Amino acid sequence: MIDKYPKSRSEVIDLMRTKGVNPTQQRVEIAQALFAQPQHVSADQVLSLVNKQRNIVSKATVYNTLGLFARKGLVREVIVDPTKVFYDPTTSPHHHFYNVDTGELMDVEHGSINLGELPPLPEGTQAEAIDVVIRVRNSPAAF
Amino acid sequence: MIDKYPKSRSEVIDLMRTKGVNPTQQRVEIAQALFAQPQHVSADQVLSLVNKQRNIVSKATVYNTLGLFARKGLVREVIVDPTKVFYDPTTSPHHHFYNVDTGELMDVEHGSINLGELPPLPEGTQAEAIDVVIRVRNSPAAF
DNA sequence: GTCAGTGCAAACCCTTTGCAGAAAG
DNA sequence: CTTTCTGCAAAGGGTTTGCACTGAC
Repeated sequence: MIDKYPKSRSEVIDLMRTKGVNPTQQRVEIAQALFAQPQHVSADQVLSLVNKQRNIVSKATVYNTLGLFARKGLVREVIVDPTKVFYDPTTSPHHHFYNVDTGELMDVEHGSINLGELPPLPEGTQAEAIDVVIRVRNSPAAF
Repeated sequence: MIDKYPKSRSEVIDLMRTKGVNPTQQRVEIAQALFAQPQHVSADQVLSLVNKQRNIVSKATVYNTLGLFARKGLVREVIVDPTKVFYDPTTSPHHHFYNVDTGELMDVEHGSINLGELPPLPEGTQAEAIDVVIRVRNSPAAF
């Protein structure tokens, strides 16, 4: 585990600057919510998190900002459920368990899956990311 | 490559029976379109494929049928793009390239990725599937 | 006659967009 | 001032649903 959680306000702002994201007030609020702990949250959850106390950020801004963060590499988009996108503040290489019964998403340490070397990529392309998702479901209750 | 393409009408019907899917007229049409070749098609593409000549199946039936096929293990759902689900007639273990520029999805032979042993699953769960997606993008034109 | 399957249209829900107003420097 | 960012509401687009009709046995 390389990344530290939670990150202080100034650490979040530093990180944003590093990634070339202008740290406006709303963006910092959203980033702080994301980097409060390792987690996997949907845009809607981010919206509630940020506006828990009082309305600080609008829905449009949350969506726009999360898209921006993802493009800039500040967070990772995890696509495992066709109905919504998860955002993952941990950007170091790792994989995921996805519980199809509960909708829960969990980290898998990078080292615990051995991916050997990649197969030859299609002509004229370069690898951008490798997503490994282990779909699990709750075992029937034992007895 | 274990699976054979294309599959004849009777092969498709046999396959459906094997998987416990009642082979009605519309379902057979949809299955034949899917099993015509190894491919990755969205629900909307299936709709056009099936109704190419004349309207045979409604949109609702296509969606319902693809969902049924996926639940019964006749096809595999591939979730790589938050805006749509791809359906893959090849159910033997294999992985995917996803070209984020073109939206193109390609098979990767199972053997060309070495997945070693799985990490310990979360308590009370069992593995259902492992999805490996290699996201690629077009290389900048060389010169 | 019964029950599964189908079709149509409307409803849904997450996400994106257009545009006017606000904020930053 | 000029540029960037934000908020609101409406639009968008893939998918699901409700319900009446059809068809197979």
